[in-house]
Amino acid sequence: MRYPKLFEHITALAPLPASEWLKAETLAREQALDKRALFLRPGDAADRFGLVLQGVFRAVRVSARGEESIKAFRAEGEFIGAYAEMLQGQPSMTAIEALEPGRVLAFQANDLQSLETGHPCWAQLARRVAERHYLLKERREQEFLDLSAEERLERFWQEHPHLHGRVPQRDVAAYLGITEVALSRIVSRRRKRAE
Amino acid sequence: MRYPKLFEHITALAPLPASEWLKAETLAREQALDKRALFLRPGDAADRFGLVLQGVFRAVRVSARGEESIKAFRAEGEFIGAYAEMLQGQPSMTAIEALEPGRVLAFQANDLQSLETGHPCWAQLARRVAERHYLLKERREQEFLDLSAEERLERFWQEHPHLHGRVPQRDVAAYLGITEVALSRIVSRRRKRAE
DNA sequence: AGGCCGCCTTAACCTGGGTTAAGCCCAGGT
DNA sequence: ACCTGGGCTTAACCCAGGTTAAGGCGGCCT
Repeated sequence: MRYPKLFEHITALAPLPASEWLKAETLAREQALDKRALFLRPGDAADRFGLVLQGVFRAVRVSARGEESIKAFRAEGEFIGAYAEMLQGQPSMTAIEALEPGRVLAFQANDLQSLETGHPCWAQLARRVAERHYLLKERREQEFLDLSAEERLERFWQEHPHLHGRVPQRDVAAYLGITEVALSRIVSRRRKRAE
Repeated sequence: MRYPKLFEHITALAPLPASEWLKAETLAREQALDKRALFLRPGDAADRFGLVLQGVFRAVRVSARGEESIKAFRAEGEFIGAYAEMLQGQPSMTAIEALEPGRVLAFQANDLQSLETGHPCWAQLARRVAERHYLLKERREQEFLDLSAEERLERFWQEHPHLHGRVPQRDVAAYLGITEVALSRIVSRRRKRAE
């Protein structure tokens, strides 16, 4: 087994025989990415995804008017890919970009088809992955409905302490749905209040 | 088969043998709800869900400070239930309320366990349901990130034309994440511009 | 009919975040 | 050591939306 740590991450989601994981490893390909390099670019077919071995990535949606907003940050052990577009068989409208030099274990979505027909554990995993993605988005929805930008910021750091120092402030702003100017204001407001 | 129309709705999500659907029907119980009646109330165990036969429902989250925000509207053929809490085995933090007199086909989540072990189509359906819920929330996230309240309103009516005249304006506001006062302003602004 | 209630509107005022633009700080490159 | 550029901060001004409060308009009940 070449990636025991990832195997642990995965089995925490759904039980998976080691033998099946070994099969998956043979389908995967390790990929190194420089800082700022794109794992996926908008327009690409959304037929591949990766598991982060090393580094932090951001999923960016570039809107029609050219503004970018950030859908998620992903670090070690997490999935990267244009999940929504993959489910719908559409080309990616999302860029996945490395914020630091990183390494990814990359899969071709089609290759997993064969695993899935071979053993039911993969369907189970796919379900868990969908459910987990849902829960994350649900939480985010609630934050937008009930919280101010300042409260969202506070909660962001509570929930993503491991990102501290690894993501630029402007990206945090784009994740919260505000501008970097507004975020800077909020931060200095909090600094003053803390004295 | 007592509910052929629901069967169609469901098979559009994932193929399902009619024989399996018949088994499910025996587990279900029809329930009538008056206007304003709650299918689920906060604090209830989130172990039941329903399929809407008739009526429009709203899923309401009541925050700690007593403000209510609306997570979704659900009409004929759609699922109602505290899906997130069910996945996590938590009590419901959501109320599901009838906006009109309605009828629901209600299931006990545990009862489906037996169906699931009997035929793989149910696991497949569960996966599709999770994926669909995810896609809905993803779309909503994007709207909060990229659109103004006015644009969100416009898109709301594009995507939910069947709700026209069936949901009070204050609830639309709570769905969009603004107050009813702000929504009223937006509507009258648009009215003026349209002349 | 009269009165009440639920829902929507309007207005006045306040605040948080957007926009634009200038400046600062620091790391990297030459 | 100097420049450069990227990322952050600050300030001034504007506008969307929140808050509070006062009606308005049906529909429904007795």
